[in-house]
Amino acid sequence: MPELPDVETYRRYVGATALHKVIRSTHVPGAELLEDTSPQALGRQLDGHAFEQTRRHGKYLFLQLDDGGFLVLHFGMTGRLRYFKDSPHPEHTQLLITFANGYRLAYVAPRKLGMIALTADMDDFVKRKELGPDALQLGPDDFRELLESSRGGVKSWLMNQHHLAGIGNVYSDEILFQARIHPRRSLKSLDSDDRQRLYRALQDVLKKTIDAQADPDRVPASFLLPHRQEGEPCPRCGTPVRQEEIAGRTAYYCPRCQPQ
DNA sequence: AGGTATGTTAATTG
DNA sequence: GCAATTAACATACC
Repeated sequence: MPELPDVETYRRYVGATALHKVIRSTHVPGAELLEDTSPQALGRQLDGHAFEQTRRHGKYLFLQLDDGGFLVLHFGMTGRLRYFKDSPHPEHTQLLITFANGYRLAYVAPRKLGMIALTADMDDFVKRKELGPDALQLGPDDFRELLESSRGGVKSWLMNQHHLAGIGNVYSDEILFQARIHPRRSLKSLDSDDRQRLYRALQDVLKKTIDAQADPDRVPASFLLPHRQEGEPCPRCGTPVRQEEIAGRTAYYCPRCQPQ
């Protein structure tokens, strides 16, 4: 479920496994996912080098090489990473990096909705993609300013990567649940109390789901995440959870805790 | 068999 | 220009 907490979990995973190891070879079965690059260019940029640092902006992961350039990964809806040795590489591997120590890092994406790119400059990449500020880096004043500069529905605003980067369908539901705001509410209907709760919930949900390694089974018991199913009892009040299409996506919310 | 899925983007309409 | 809606992308799963 690659939204910000998932990608942050991948970032930490790479940090704990694949840094400072010389890359022996690069194999690209999923060349369709390459953006403005080629398997040859990827090999030239990676082979013989090592990843030295990991960074993230919204749902994008940046692996910085020892010459300063970045491998950029986006995970679409089903992308993930796996660091392993020996066993055959996972099905649907789109990029396979083999290190000199014999381990491999696979970027796996069953539905090829992700993206693989190279960039010399992370800030420049973020600007080109017109991404808003990373949701976790956002201070309360910036948040208020951002909110005031747009209109429309609160859920689609949260999911719009141009406003703030990192939140998708699942976590927008969780944030709205924790803030006790109905997902159909408009931005302009939010009073200052609502906005403050929204900001707090945003920070709180992201931090806690990162702590849980984005695993629904490890998230606090008060979270909606493991109960995203029509009719499941709300973890706060027991009212059956409602499922509706909102902003083009399947939304889940508690009609009692999140009054319209 | 058909509907659904965590994301992004382009096209269209208001 | 902004916001909302829809389709498209490619594939697995129920």
